[in-house]
Amino acid sequence: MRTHAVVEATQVDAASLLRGAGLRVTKPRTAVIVALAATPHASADDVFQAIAIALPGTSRQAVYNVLGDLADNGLAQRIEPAGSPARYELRVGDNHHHIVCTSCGAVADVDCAVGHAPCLTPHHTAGFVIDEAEVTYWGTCADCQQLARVPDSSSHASAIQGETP
Amino acid sequence: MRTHAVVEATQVDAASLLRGAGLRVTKPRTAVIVALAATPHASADDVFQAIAIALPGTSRQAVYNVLGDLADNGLAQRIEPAGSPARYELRVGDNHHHIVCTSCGAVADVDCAVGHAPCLTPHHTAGFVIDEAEVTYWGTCADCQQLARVPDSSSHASAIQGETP
DNA sequence: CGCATTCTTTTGACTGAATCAAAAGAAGGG
DNA sequence: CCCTTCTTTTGATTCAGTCAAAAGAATGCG
Repeated sequence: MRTHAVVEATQVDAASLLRGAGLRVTKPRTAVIVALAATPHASADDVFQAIAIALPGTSRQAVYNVLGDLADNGLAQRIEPAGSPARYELRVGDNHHHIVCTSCGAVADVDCAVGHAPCLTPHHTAGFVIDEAEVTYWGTCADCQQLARVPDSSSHASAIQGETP
Repeated sequence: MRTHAVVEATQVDAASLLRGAGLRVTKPRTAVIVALAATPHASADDVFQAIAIALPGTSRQAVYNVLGDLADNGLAQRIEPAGSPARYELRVGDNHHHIVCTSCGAVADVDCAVGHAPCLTPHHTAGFVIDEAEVTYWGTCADCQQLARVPDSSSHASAIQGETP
């Protein structure tokens, strides 16, 4: 579903992304970035699985470290939908939100429909100073709608990336 | 900050709330409802602590069971801000959202500023059917703003309920 | 190019939050 | 008042993630 070229390009700029953030370029970091580019909204475990192929022997802890470093340095964004382990994506710095499937947990991006929308600036804030508004939509993904219509088609695994248009 | 009468009243309707939902009226359930009425946005552990006083000997598991039952039957709402254990509130059925303090984790309610706002209906939904939009605001609560100005005032414990106006 | 310093990774123990399951105990209908 | 069914207790177990020490790599510098 994704051209070969895109994946290779990602491989190349992993290094410059890391250098740009003042982080050392290491194999686990490069591999994590490549994995996230190929599979947006992957969990730490998804990344670990993906990397086990490209870079066998990488520890689970390294994956947690790398994902944490990427998030801390603005190279990745962490999202934590209720009931799901944390997920990560390289798309950062733009104002976008997420739809989560309540039945399989699949996540897709949604561009903010109305920019800096009025409803995202609440009226009385109980004394809080607001930094950002996070919107999570809950619904049913295309695959699960399908399954609901035609029950009993068996399990429906890795629904993590498919949803991204 | 809350009148005695309110707490007693809550005690009374715990039973009818439960019966209305077809649930048996038990001491742990009543106690959990009373605790949630007194402390909105409490975590399971907060509730457990609170109940340890009113109803010693109640198990932690019972608290999880009750909170789960309340949520499943629409008597309570579960919210799960990133980085925090699940929190529960009795305020259900209205369209309101939450502000979470990024430094102490305090949670406060926010009424949806624009009702069923336009920005809560995204344009292209990647094939999802949307059920609901959940908005979480992130910011700094009044207490933590204070602490930031006057550093070194020591720790700042139970900030769970204080924020509710 | 090679070395020293500093940052990363590995390994393995450990925590917090929550769930599962079996047995004992209480609520409510008759 | 008893019986059935639902709840609670107890204790083990899982999942996701963190902590810490020791071993190993990446960069800067000579």
